[in-house]
Amino acid sequence: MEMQEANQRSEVSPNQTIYINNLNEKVKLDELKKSLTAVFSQFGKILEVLAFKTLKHKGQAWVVFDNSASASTAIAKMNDFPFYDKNMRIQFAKTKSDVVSKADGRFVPREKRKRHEEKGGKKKKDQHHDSTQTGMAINSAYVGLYGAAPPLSQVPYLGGAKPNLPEAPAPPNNILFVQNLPHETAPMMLQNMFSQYLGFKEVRMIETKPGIAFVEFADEMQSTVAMQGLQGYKIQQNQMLITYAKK
DNA sequence: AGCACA
Repeated sequence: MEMQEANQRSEVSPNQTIYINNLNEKVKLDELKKSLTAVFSQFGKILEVLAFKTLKHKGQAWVVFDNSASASTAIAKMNDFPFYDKNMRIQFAKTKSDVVSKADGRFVPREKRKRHEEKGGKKKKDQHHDSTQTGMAINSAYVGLYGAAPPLSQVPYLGGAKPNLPEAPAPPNNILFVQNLPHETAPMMLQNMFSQYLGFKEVRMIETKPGIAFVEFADEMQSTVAMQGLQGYKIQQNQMLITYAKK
């Protein structure tokens, strides 16, 4: 048969880690990881988020889920999604993540399979560029993220006029925060979309802040279902970005 | 553009 070369061109076999590139390189690592966690935790439990600032790895990140179905859904829903003014490109990662191998019991220390990082001479590189403790199996990724770093204090993030992201993940909430709406979006339109989900209570918009809305549900299970159903939904040119509102 | 495990 000759149908076996179809899916091995630039494709990688499905697995529980997604590889993201075309990320905005101006965003600081710590914030980037938090925002990725905020956006991707709706697809399932996240074991780890990795990003590096070296030349070879800027603008890229790995998000490790605890199962590959979550990773598939994340790719389907979020590939090409606008994030810090650039569209994320998402694929399955090429190789298995260490956290996963460790859980498997198949982890082989890095020095064994590859030795890089040992060029002669001692270069003094910063050996702890804020990799927030996203290490262990966090039941909710934001716990580790929040626990580590003090709540910001640094400038927003881009000089731009249209923030389209929270600076940190919010825990599940019955109230949703909707961003990236066309400025002329009417509350009624959102109500029509969200009221098809069980538990819908109301839509709130603020005239002085166009482009965003708060949508309240009776409980967070119900708000989560609506979020998953409508995430990335396109209104005219804009893809809605839905996260949990901050408490 | 660039697939790692700080």
